[in-house]
Amino acid sequence: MKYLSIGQLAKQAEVNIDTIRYYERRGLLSPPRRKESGYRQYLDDAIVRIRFIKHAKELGFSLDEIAELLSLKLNPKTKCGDVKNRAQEKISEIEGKIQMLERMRLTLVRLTKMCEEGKQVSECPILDALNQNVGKEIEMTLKSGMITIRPLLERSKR
Amino acid sequence: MKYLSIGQLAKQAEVNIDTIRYYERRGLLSPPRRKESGYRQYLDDAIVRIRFIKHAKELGFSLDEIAELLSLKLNPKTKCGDVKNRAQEKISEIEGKIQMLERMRLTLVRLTKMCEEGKQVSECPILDALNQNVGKEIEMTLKSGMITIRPLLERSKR
DNA sequence: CTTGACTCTGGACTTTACTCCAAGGTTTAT
DNA sequence: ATAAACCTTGGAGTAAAGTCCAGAGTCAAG
Repeated sequence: MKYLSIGQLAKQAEVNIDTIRYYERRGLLSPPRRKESGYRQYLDDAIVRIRFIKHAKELGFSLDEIAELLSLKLNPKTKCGDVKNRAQEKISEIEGKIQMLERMRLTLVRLTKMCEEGKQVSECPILDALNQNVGKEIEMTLKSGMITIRPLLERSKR
Repeated sequence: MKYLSIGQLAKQAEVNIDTIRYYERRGLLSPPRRKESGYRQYLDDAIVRIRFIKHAKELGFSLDEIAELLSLKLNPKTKCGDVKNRAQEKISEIEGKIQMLERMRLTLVRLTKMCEEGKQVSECPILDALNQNVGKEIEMTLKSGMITIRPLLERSKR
């Protein structure tokens, strides 16, 4: 069977069926073709798209921001310079997030280290982690060799 | 002047004044001392704490998760092993987020490269960025050296 | 000592992102 | 061929995270 019903898509993408219709209304998913009966028929690239949305949300992007991300594609109709600028902006934003997460990670690693050494610290060390004024003038130079340790991603429950 | 009023704190931490009271109710900020009149008096470490909350939210953590992060501190009352385990969990979660962001970054960088080379691609390249199958139909759990494969639970529990 | 800015509380309202429901039509398995 | 399990729409309801408001008290400048 070539097409997915909305229920099958929901199951495969691990979202509620209503979420799919909601994303369609919000413009995050383009309206799929329909059978004569009105039933939606999806190609399986819709799975990829919905998963992308899910993950981007876990990374702190709003649905509007995700729509912007999804609109970043090159095609004969879009002007390249425009796309490039918007992509550049997103890249900076993402790099900012990576930096903050790296700081959090580092402080937590230090925390566990101190734990092992039997030290007792009464303040909360993670507090210093994110306390640079982001959105400031400092341009971030990322170090090469970023750490990729975990093969499995964790599902964060809400 | 040694203490900050709630208004001054709100200004310095760049949040709405009501947000501060809301965080206090939610337990993310401890109730500050008060003047005889009832006015809140903050020390300036509250600025740091509120900024941390703000940034953690931008990284996709819920207020409950942020409360957990803030509770990760060593002090004479907490058991070290417990703290360490919770910290380890958070570290994994953070590393997962970093990985996803790195993928997004990479695809966007590739996009701008293609742009520069004058190539035109009609699909949306960012879609592939986050499409590793995180816990699809089968979730693999590595537990104490043993690999367990079990089907995920049905979601439609109307 | 008055005036305007600030703060207090409790509760109501808003926004975002779903999630559920009703009432009906369609598909599919037995 | 009939029931179970789908799907349709529009609209209502929910949870999280604020944000606003009213009515009253407090503070600080002139």
